[in-house]
Amino acid sequence: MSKKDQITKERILNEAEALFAKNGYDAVSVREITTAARCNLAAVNYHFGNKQKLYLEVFRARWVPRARRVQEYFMEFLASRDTVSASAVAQALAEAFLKGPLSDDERQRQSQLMTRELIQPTEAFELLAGEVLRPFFKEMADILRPFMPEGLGNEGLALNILSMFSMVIYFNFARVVVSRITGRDYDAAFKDRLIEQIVGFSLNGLGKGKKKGA
Amino acid sequence: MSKKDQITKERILNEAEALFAKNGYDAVSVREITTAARCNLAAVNYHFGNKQKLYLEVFRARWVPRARRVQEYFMEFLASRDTVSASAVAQALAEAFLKGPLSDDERQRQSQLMTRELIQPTEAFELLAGEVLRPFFKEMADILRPFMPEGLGNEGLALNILSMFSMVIYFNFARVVVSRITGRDYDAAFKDRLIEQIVGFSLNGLGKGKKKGA
DNA sequence: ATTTGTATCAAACAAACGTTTAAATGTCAA
DNA sequence: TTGACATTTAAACGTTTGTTTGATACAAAT
Repeated sequence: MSKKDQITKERILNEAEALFAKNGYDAVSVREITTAARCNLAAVNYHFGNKQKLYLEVFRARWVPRARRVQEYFMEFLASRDTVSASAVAQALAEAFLKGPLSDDERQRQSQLMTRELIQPTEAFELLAGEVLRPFFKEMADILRPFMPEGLGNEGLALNILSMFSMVIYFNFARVVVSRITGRDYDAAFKDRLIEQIVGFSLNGLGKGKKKGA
Repeated sequence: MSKKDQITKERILNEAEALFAKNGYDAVSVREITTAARCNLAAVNYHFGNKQKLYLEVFRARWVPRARRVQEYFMEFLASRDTVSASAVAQALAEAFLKGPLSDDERQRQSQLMTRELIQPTEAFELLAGEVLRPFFKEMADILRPFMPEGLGNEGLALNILSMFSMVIYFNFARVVVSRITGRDYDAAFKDRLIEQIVGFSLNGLGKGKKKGA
């Protein structure tokens, strides 16, 4: 395995990720990927075994590490605050997912790849759920727990997190609709507006103002 | 065009809808559809022209009418209430989309087909947006407007509706994750719990308690 | 009974698909 | 420079794809 190999392998991974995100697994041909990556058709099978394994490797080598970066950004954003609150958690979540460490293209690809797996889970979903989703939800639950009303069980907490999550995901993958309905371009200013919306909408939804606990 | 024809045509539409929803456009072959519909391979091209036009016809003849039924259910649910409020609107929305007039299979197919178009809009999206999304959003905006704070512009109102919409959509198409995170089966009791969650989460998010208007 | 138009059918089409092969080229240590 | 291994290449493999064809079956009307 020389340097040249890694370069080709990485080019394939990059182009495959972009194409799978944009068009979905079945709409993308191996020829399309290798042409975009400027390498021979057989390279996919040589480096990854077959198309399915390449798809899985896109998640292992690209999607999961990026999701980890978002999660780290979320944690650091929270840590940078002097006091943690339910509102700060919502703010951190929205900032991490709508702005955060990823470029705009990366964010869009990330959302598209995940949403495709949510609609129609494949082998990659197990990876996605085990390595990212479950740990992140556990982390969020641990952080939010002290700020929730005493009567709220684990299920209620989980549903609150899912509610916030739904907005964050939706505003990312349904950009076309969001832009169309609001009549605004999906630019930096609009993203700030969306973050404001998510935080504001989540704030009271999370039970703030009703909370009986500390 | 005889009766037998319509029956075959409808069988194709039914099977095509189920398969497109479950596996996506590119993962479904014409042979798969015609086999499931127990008719000849050439039937698709005879009745619909080609595969793409069949896909579009699924939206025209199946998806849009069902969406209209959901919308009607939403309106009737609201009308049955003696007093309309922001909370009643959230309740009606959640009821219409999570229970409502559709069977569970229909609801799942509806969500999957729409979400696929949200990720990756095709020709069908224009139909979906023009015939259903836009009118429904306008209707919701008109109903909700009086209950919103005076300072809230049209954009803020649109974002509030989108926020509610995101939960309703997400809880429908990401059933696998929702079930996995909460550890509950997606049965009738759980749907009631989800409706409760959406209504509760939306309630204050909509500005109730903060509203300055009537 | 014959005509007319519609619907179904088996068969075939070229094109594109994922994957495999074996030869050619490149890389680097001995 | 030689040898061993890693990578790239063009070509071909057998399937499957969407679509078309022309013959056949069926229905209702003349």
